[in-house]
Amino acid sequence: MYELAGKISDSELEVMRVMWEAGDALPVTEIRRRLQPLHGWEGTTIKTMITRLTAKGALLQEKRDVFYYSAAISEDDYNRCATESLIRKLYQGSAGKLVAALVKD
Amino acid sequence: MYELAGKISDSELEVMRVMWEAGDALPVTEIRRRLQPLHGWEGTTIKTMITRLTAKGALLQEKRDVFYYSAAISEDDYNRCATESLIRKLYQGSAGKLVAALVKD
DNA sequence: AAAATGAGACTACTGTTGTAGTCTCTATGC
DNA sequence: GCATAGAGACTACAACAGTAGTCTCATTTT
Repeated sequence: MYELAGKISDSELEVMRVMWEAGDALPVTEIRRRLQPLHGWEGTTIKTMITRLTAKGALLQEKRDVFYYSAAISEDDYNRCATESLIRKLYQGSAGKLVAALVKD
Repeated sequence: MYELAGKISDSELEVMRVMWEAGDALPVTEIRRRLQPLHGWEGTTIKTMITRLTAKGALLQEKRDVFYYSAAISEDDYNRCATESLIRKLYQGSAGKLVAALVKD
């Protein structure tokens, strides 16, 4: 399991998505380059989210020539936790109920 | 489907839960009575959440002797939407992937 | 009728999220 | 060596969320 200081917000999740796809540590410049076409965010906005994610323990910062960042939690772990949290909140903790609700489509 | 102005927050959801359980219009007093043992919130806090939920269109206000409130959206609809939103965000919109992830437990 | 109680409207304040600007320092092109 | 650009830190600010207090009016109780 993972332990985060606070939740990952929707926009922050977009950053995580890039990191997970990369699978590897990236410098801010590279994160920007990958994220900007997708959302049109300013570089500083992206930097803010990186900083917040690092503070929350979702990204690891590593000093090389410049700072490199990498995901501190795996996509699967994150998805698992988020899904369990939804199941707890909406389906009384029963995955079966979730599936039953899905089937009713 | 339902159309809300903004999302229902976690605490607001607790109020909705009470409303769904009631299945019926309730006055603020009664909502308080049912909610306070569960969370220890002040009456004014609960009133604030009722006001916000009404503003968002999640509750309907109805003037009788005092105001009565009832859920404007059904629990099932809400759950469906929240679940779909999670599937979109985490599983590329594929319910199958969600189920696959659940099975891996 | 005066006092207390409860409903409802407003107001308040802190933290988080979304979004982005500025300042500073260092490396780099000429 | 000086100008410029990019990296990183710090700052900003509105909207929303979490939590709750005050003020006012009507009703109930004695």
